[in-house]
Amino acid sequence: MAKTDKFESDLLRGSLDLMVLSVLDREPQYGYVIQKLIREASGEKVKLSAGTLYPLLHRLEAEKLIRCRWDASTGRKRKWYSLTSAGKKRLARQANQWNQYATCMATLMRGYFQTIPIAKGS
Amino acid sequence: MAKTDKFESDLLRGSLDLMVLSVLDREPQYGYVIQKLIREASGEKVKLSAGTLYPLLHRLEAEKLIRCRWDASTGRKRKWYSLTSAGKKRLARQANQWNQYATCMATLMRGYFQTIPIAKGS
DNA sequence: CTGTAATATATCGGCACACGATGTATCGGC
DNA sequence: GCCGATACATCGTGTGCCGATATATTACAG
Repeated sequence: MAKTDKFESDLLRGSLDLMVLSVLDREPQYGYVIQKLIREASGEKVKLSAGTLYPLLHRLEAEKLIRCRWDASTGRKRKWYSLTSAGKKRLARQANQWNQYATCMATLMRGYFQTIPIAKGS
Repeated sequence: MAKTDKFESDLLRGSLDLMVLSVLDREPQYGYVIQKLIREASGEKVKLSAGTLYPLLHRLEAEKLIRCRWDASTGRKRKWYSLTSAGKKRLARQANQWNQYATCMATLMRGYFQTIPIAKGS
């Protein structure tokens, strides 16, 4: 019933990093807002839980792709993350790879699809 | 250089099913050829190992999305898989979902990308 | 006719990661 | 004072891709 199906978790694996890095490429953000931005930008289809988001941020930080700083000057104590230069390089690489993958998938499906109505309801 | 980077495994999670189902939508095939078809169609970028492929086929079979039959009439004993009607439905649904996801990712990245050269080398 | 590579299927353990559950604390509004 | 939203965190579970390993069979070269 027009239920905006959530994507299966496995579909997200390997591309959540990219989403987060993309968001941070704009401007520094903190966790809770990153979560909200991705949720809204995806039309409520990508709802990463706190149990996904924070470990992910910690991972990216451990890899020196992002760095963080506690700051309360916006009214409340929040942990602000920003891209490092290594993070920007990674973002470029990941984005590139994702585009290739998407193309690849499209090719693979175009090659074999005959009867399946693509991008149509249900 | 010009090294056709293999995709990271996590990128494949959740979409390998779809690839296999797409292949089988054309005509019944057996494992070894499915593997080869996907490898070639992806430009050597998706190389699913036997340790990935066969469990995957078994999973799809357990879910009654595909069915198999041993047959040696093509010269050698091979396990031929074909889509069930449930499999066709699933294929349609998965394909649809993947397209949505790809669109979603594109949107997410378009929204935030400013300086990153998309789909350009390294 | 023997050795070796390609074909063909299978299983197992390891590992990474998304997720739900749970916990804690702060803040604004009623 | 209470409650919901904000904000961050960790833990255990489950799933699925992968490398390693195993076992036949077929094809072909020496």
